[in-house]
Amino acid sequence: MSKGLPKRSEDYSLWYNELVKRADLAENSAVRGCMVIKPYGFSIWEKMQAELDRMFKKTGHSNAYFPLFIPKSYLSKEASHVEGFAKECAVVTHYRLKSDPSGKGVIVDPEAALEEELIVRPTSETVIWSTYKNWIQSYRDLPLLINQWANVVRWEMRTRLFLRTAEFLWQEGHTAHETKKEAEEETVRMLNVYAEFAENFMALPVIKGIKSESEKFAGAEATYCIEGMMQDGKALQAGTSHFLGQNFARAFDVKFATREGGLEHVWGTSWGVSTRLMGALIMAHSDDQGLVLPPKLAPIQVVIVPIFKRDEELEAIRLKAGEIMESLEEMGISVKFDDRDTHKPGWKFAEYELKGVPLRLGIGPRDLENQTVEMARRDTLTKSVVNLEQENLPMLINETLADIQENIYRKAHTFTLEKTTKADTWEEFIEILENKGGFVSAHWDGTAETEERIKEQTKATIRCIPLDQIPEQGKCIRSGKPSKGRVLFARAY
RNA sequence: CGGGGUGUAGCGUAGCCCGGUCAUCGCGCCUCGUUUGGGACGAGGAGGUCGCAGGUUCGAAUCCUGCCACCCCGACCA
Repeated sequence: MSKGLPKRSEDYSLWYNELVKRADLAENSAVRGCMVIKPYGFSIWEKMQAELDRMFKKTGHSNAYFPLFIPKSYLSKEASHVEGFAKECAVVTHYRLKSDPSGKGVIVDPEAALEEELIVRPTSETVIWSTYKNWIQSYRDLPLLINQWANVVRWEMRTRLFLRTAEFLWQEGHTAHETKKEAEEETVRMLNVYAEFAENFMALPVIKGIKSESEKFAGAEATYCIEGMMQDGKALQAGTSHFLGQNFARAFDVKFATREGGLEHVWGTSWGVSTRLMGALIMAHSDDQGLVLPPKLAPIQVVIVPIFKRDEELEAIRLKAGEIMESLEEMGISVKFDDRDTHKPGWKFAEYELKGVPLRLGIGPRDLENQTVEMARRDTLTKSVVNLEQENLPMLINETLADIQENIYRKAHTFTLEKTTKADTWEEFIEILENKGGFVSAHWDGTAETEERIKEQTKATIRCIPLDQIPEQGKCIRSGKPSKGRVLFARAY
């Protein structure tokens, strides 16, 4: 195995794949299109889950769990929903195997065909709404605010670690409301939760916006999204929040008795983020040395590497490290002391850089003598010597972690701004996509035909109509027809 | 699902055209010694159904057929 990672600038895909594997995050499994998330990668996902879950609870949501299997008939109840998902569903047709009569192995027992096939959920709207029918009778049962952490399966043709796997982990919120206004507010509220999580925890600046008709969720009236910019100039949809109108309520006959004594369909929303966020996290910040994790999501925030020759030296360092660890843990900072004698310090330095540990402390005999530690930052790859008599180390570390969090956000933010370009002519538009990449802010006539044509010719799609779009008279980049504001185009994952 | 490519030890690979001491090399792993403030060095060693299943042949990693998996490019998508 070669020591260094492939260069990010040379082959972005190769760099990404190698980084994911070498940083111990995940690997391809033997099962088609599925991945194995390794303990270190999963611990990052768990931190994300914990923060998101806290935010969901704070906004009044409760967790529940619905079945993995969806009877085929459920899926066909909402017309545009079926159409959107039918092409990528795994289907359970039998319930039994038997030994192959011709020799070794097993075969599917042809006599065990299911009367009604079961779909492995690609998303849970249909099972959930068929359940909501029983849960909702009156306005007193509303709003119903439920979230589920689950796995879903979408039989993708082409897969990519974290970004597009046949099975992925996610969270899906499904809410029901009395009024259209309430449901719309919920949709925007959860979009804001996602944006806040992306920016404050993942240090990923995102653009909030609305999807065009052709990009919106199958079965939704409107799809809101957050879009992030990756370091190769491609956009990544990091989360979506859908206003479902009364579509699913109608399809599953979910009605409630109103305050006025009438009977009406409820208004719905659904929203989700997935393990794709891991991909976003990796691609947004990492460099040629490996992963760069925002301190708020790093499973190990500080690692202490002892530098020693003899056992007595290690013992002396262990005492000093113990003091430091204790004071850091009191502040809620997670620390690892790597006292393995099976690897040399230089090896460990490289290893923790690869894994994105935000701060590294080096302690050796020289430090014990001078009352110092060496502190190295992952984001800037800079080292400094801290004098323990002059500085309050735990405070300094706390501040530095906060500074790293801020710094990588700022870096990503500056990058996103640099990668956002206005285009006013078709030539300009193409030139930007070809040479610079990133978001292209341009006028669009609002039609699906033009959108499709642009996609065919440039591979760029409308990422979103930004929520903070400035009204501006202009001409569509492609058709020349009038437009009232710019939308964001990009090539995307 | 279409086009292209790959599959040889834990990882990365040579060999395949032209069948016969070809199972190569590097990293990793194990042992011993010297080392340890940025991925150490030397010596020795272990490890392989050559993706799977058939076929051709005296003989197959090598040729043929089928299957499977992975990668890249499309179409699809969070």
